[in-house]
Amino acid sequence: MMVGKEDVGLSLSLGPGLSIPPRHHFLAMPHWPTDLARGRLRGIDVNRPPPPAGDADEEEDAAGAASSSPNSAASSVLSGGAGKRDHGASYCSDEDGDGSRKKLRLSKDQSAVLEESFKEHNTLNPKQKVALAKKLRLRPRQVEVWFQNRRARTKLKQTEVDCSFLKRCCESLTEENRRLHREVQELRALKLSPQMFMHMTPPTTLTMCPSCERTSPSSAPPPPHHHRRRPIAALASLLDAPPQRSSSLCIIEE
DNA sequence: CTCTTTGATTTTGTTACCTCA
DNA sequence: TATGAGGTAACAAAATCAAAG
Repeated sequence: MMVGKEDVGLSLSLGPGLSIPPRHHFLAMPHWPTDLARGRLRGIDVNRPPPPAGDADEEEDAAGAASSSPNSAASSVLSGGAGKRDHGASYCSDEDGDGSRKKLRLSKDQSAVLEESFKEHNTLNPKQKVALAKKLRLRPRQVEVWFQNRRARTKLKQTEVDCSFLKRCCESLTEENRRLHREVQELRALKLSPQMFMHMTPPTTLTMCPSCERTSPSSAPPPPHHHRRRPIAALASLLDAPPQRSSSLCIIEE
């Protein structure tokens, strides 16, 4: 997945349709089709495979008929094609009874459908889950797991992006800080040097900047926008939060 | 053989609903 | 009847495992 600059806000937005709601969103989310979830799904093993395509009409039931080989129904479906090693949903349950956990590999088509669906909504209600599972001929549980993993990995990726962004910000602020320190030292040196005063024209009046409340000589009239927003303010705006006055460096241009 | 990707499992926390004293 | 406690189920996040490429 590509994560562009515009994706970088701390809002964990991954672009159109890919924003991650904050945790409280999930927590606050009603477990909705309550009747469905509680009533009908209660006690149902969602890991059971969907019923054979024929009578697969109902159910959210996620469940359908049982089978020792949960994935068997899907083996021919959406198999994006043949080719090597069952590149379409290669189901592997341990029907061999060897106890080894073999792993399903979703076909390209299945992945694409799941991705599309994830873009629309990164969580599924039970009905959507079952519908999607039926469409892909997977078990609802598999769809659920796919979404869980997708959410987790999307979040991880976004966290990495946020991290590197903040790191860059930190570096740039450090550099700015160094520069300002140098500037201060230069100004102090200038102030101590007697020649400076000889060439200095005393300010007749002082004007106060309304935003930072610093004074400056009116003899050196500031341009209309004499305040530059320094990185902190820029960072704050990027992070979509108003900068604190105290942290917004307001520098009078020379 | 190592590394990455990714499907699956386990653990933990939260919420809603139900039952019962 | 109202209420609080305890039990249960569903769901999601986080951590982890492990197969496959």
